[in-house]
Amino acid sequence: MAPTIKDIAKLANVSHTTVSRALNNSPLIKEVTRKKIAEIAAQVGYVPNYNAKSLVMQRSYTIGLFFTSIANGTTSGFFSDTIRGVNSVIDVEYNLFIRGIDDYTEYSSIHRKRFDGIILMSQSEADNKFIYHVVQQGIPIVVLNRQIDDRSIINIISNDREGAYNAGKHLIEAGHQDIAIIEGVEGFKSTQERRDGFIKALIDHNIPVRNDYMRSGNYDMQSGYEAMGKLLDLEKPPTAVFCSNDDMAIGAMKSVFERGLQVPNDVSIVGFDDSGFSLFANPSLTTVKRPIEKISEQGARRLLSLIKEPIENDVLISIDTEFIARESVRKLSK
Amino acid sequence: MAPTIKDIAKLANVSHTTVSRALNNSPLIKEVTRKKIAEIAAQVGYVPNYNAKSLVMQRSYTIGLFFTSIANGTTSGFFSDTIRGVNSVIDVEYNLFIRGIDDYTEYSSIHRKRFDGIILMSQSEADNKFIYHVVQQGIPIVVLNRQIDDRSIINIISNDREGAYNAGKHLIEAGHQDIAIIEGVEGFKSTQERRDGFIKALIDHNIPVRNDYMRSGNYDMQSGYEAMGKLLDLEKPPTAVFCSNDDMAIGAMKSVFERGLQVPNDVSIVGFDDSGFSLFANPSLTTVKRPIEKISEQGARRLLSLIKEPIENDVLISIDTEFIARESVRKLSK
DNA sequence: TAAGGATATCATAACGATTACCTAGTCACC
DNA sequence: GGTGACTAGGTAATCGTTATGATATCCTTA
Repeated sequence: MAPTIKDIAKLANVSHTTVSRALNNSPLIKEVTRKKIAEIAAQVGYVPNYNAKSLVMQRSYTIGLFFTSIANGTTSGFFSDTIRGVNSVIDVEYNLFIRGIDDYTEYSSIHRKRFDGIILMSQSEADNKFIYHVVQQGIPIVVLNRQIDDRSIINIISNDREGAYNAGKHLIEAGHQDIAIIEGVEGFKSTQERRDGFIKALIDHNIPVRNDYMRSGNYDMQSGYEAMGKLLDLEKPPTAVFCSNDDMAIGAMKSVFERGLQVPNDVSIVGFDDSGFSLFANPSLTTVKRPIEKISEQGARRLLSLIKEPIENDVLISIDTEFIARESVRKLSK
Repeated sequence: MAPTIKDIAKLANVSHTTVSRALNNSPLIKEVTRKKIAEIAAQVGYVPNYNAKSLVMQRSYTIGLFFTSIANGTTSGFFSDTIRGVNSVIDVEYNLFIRGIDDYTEYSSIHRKRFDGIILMSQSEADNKFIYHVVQQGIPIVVLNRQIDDRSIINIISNDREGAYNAGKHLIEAGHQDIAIIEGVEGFKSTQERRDGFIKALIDHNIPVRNDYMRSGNYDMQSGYEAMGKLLDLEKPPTAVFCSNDDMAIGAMKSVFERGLQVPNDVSIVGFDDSGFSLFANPSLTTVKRPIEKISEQGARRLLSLIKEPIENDVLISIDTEFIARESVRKLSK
């Protein structure tokens, strides 16, 4: 069986209390005995039993990383970038627990004893119920990706509205007037932010907002494909389309090509996210880069320090997006 | 504070032992008391403390999902499909712990007390050291994606060799003679399997294997792009290229387009994986579908039953790949 | 009716750590 | 040389469960 502190105590001829203290670098222990104990521990390959530790310390050594949903509306790139970001910060002494909120019908298993802290990559306002529960349980939480009103919660977001605004502006400045938007999952905050930014760009440049140029999608390629199909069926199809994420943009392109049309010659397309393949699409996709991995890293870091010392200091960090011009937009020479 | 079985015991006027038994549906408890206790538990919102439970049960309620690496050579789609697959099987009472093997310099923190079982999505032979450690610790393990020799370990793989063979065969039957391959990360078993299958197809059809038609890559788009560049620089470029995964195929296409050439008119391309965007690429990518999500689901299910009753019954499950013909291959009429 | 056997429950000891509180030794100082 | 302070370490309680061996009650049955 795996050695415990008692085994070490016997070998070192001290009490297990001393061993515990020595291993935790308590000042109550003489340097020489501390060293001896550390040596023995290493020799027998001692590893602390985290369950016992957790039980008495009332800590779990577990960080929960939650998504609104793992199965729906979460693209692979988004998902894995998030995990990569968090993973790179959290060290191996922590368990990283990953789940979708929609895996739960009720939240009773989410409580303080089980999670030292929670990172929520939030996409929907429906998550508020979850957030409320977590806060009520007194679990430190950091909410990423979606702005929430409660200013006592650490909140890290990307400035999607501005990003979408820039995308719209870019199209307008390229001479486009008939610009459509393909939107994301209904109910997702990001969907709304991007729509708002886009529309503001239109309004600021005195371009009428046409209802039939606003198409709903759900962030996956197929939905982009279908939405673009409908746009192209219009009597007067748009000359440019802003897609609320890259996946839908890829789907939209597909639809354009299938009708024998060209991107950007016949239709210009802008995406959002700068996911891995946007550079390698043909033509490469003009898009808005959203720093998911950065946001996740930041979030994890903040959470860790929040766990260490629970100071509430009203944090809302907004990380700017970056417009990336590539080949999918045509400049209209009017 | 959260209620414990002792609190419930007081309320129910029984000993905490009885409560524990009642909650675990022990036959030693009368139905009527069991019901009463269950009611009270529900009323006070009792949730078991898993740390205490784990401590005495010597179980962790944690499943480890390990990758060869999370940062390198693991594409987003692969990564997230795996997690999705596992996630859909493992229920919420378990913790799902996700890490890359290369996050560890030594494995002492990986032991029985911490993991009830481990799922390894293995890509490299270098993982054997890890597997050995896990086995030695007596932790139930299921290895996915890469065949291992030790037949006492449950092993679920996709038949990559055959898949690659079919890809090669398809190209040959379409009339191609000058066929190149862009390979995956060196040292990954999948790289080798796909190469072997591909080469076998060539040999079986009496097509000479040319050294300069074998290019190394590392499974990412950029490497596919670069490798294709080199192929096109050859005096006699290939008319078809088999890319060891879809990401590289996308990169390769990009390279073709940049030179003003067309896929499939000038160069035919086949990928591997059937990742999300292969259908939406332009042209859509002919590829070999590898059922990652199925493999992961299967793996998780097997692990769960292995944990329940540790019977070693020599399991090697090979899930077939599926060839998917789309638009990126041209039929040569010779 | 007393012994024997179920049946239902209880008291207590684990599990492996941390920690509040105590104790033995040493030294300094009056 | 006795008192107090300090040092280094030990004793025992504790965290919330489950497991083990009593124990009390009731029902059979000879």
